[in-house]
Order: sequence, then C-alpha cells, then structure tokens
Amino acid sequence: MQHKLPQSNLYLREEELRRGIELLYFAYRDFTRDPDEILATSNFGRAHHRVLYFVGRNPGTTVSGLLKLLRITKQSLSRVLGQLVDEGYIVQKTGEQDRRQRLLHLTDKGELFEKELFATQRSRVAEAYKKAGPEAVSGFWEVLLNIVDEDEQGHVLNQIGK
Amino acid sequence: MQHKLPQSNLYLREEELRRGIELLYFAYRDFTRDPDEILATSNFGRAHHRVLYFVGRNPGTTVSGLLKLLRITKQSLSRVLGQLVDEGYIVQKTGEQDRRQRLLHLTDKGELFEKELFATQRSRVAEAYKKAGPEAVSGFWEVLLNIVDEDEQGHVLNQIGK
DNA sequence: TAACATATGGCAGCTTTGTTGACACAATAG
DNA sequence: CTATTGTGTCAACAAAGCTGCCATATGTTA
Repeated sequence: MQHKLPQSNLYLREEELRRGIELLYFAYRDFTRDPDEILATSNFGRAHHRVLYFVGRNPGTTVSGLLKLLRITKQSLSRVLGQLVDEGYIVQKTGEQDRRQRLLHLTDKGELFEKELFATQRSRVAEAYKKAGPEAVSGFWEVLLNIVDEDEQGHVLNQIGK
Repeated sequence: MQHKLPQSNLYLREEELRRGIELLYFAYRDFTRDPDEILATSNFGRAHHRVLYFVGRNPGTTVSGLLKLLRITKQSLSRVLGQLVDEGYIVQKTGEQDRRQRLLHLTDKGELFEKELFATQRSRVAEAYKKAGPEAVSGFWEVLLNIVDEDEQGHVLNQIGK
C-alpha cells in the first residue's frame, strides 16, 4: 500500500527553494567582490561600477533612462554620476532632438576602466559556464529571468539583447 | 572555402557573459525587494534579514560561525544581532561544552517573522522554478555554485545540505 | 503667447550597513 | 600560569540608498 506523502513533498520543495535563495546570495556576494576591490583603490564603489557598466552597454542613454534601469533616486545617481563626469570617465552630450537631455557616453578612460572591471567578472562567469556546460547555462538564464519582476522582464530582455 | 571567425565567436561569448552578469544583477535587485518592504515597516534592513535567515537555517550557530558565513565584520554583525536580541527575535544560550560561545536561536516571534519574509521569496522563486522547469533549475544551481569562490563551494554545499 | 510638463541639477539632512582600531573580560588550551 | 579564543563594546568613518524642496532650460499644448 503506497501513497504520496504531502509533507515530505512540501519539505523537499522548501529545501529546493532555500537552495536557490542561498546560492543566489552566495553567488552574488562573491560575484561583486573582485570589482569591489579594484573600485576601492580608485575611491569608487559598487554604484559607480553599475553606472559605468550600463552607460557602456547603452551609449547615449539619458539620465532618466539610467534611473529607470537602476531603480534608484535621482539624488543617488547624481552623486556617483557627477563624480564619474568630474573625473573624466563619462561625458554628457546635449541631445540633438531634445536639448534638455544629457546623453551619456564613456570616455576612452571610462571604457578602459570598465574593461578592467568587466575582466574580473568575465573570467569568473566564463569559468562557471565552462564547468556547468551549455545546457546548465540556458537554465541559469531562464530561471534568473523568471525571478525578475514580471512587468520588467521585457525591459531586461531588451537590455540583454535577445 | 569555410573557416572559423574567431572575432565573431569572441563577440558571441562576450554577449553571453554580459547576459549572465545582467540577469544576475536584475534578478538580485528584484529578489530582495519584497522582503525589504516588509523589513522597512519594522525598522529593520536587509542585514537583519540575513541574520534571521541564517540563524533560522542553522539553529545553535555561534557568532563567529555567522561572521564566517556572512563575511562581514564583528561590529556590523553585532549591531544588527543586538537589535534582534533586544527586540526578542533571537535568543543567545551559553554553550555547554564551551561556555564562551553564545549559541543563537530564533524565538517563536523570530520564526514567525522569518516565515513571513521567506514567504515572499518563496513564491517568487517557486514561480520561476515552475516556469523554467526542473532541468533549468538544475542548471541554475550548477552555474550559481560555480560562480561562488572555489574555496567556499564546500561551505556552501554544506550549508544548502547537499 | 501663456501655461504647463519634462529633463536635469543642486542642497540639506537622514538611514542602513559596511569598515577600522582599540580595549575588556571570561573561558579554554597548552 | 600564560596564551589564545569567543564575545562584546566604544568611537569614528564611508558608501549609497532615501526624502523634500527649489531652480533652470527646454519642449508641448491650449
């Protein structure tokens, strides 16, 4: 006489959910460490990295575009963006159609620095992809995408160019 | 006459790496938002959540155990831990073998609160697992584990009970 | 043209959560 | 007995979020 054990199944499911939660935490923790170390030597922080990264990925983006992408307030962004502009990593060009806009671009210095930061994450992620194999990588993308807010998945897909 | 186009392959690989980096960022951003909102109404922050979470997962853990797991300094931990103890979410019991240790446990109040916080992430992750399917979930775990520092993967595997 | 809306920038001040360094005390280990 | 370990605490600082308010230039619309 066999029957399903619902508690047992629930327990299993909970363990699987906690596994995802914990792996996400630990992976993110380590994933940010290498660039953080480089940033610290330049008196920058993680917030500067994000701005450099997304300006590099979306040249000509506007301030409000970045605000929506990063979901932070104007003041938070303006602090780090101002420093990056002051120190010559980013330039702002007045928009041609709409002259209120400040279109953001990396300078050569900014591109160089972004490449240096990216290199650390590149090797970590490339190694992980290689060890896990292409099928695992697809699953990795798919689950992560579904963890993103449903009404934001479109933006993300658009951002990651797929 | 056919030959491989190395630049093209490199370009593709870079896009795939950036996709992982960006998905990790966006997923983590949204993943932390639901609990953050609940925490804010209790005058707690994300750091309190982590302590509640890992004490719940490792009842009887010590202060130094938590320090190693979270990789923060004693002072950072002691601030949030002190608040959680003061407000009755966590109790400290003197270790029996080693009476210098303070073994940490959630109170009933603490367990209830942890459950409430977990529920938000549970439903987000469960939904993502469901949409992506079991194979994708395996890949998700595998890539994340490989993103963790190599010399920490053992600890993590031990933590997630596998 | 006048009024409203939008994109951006700036100031003041607050909070959370990380950091360092120094010191103290109880308990354990050698 | 001495050294080390586990924990707690104080002071001070920094990064990066937040709110609220105000200013200016530019675009849009009635």
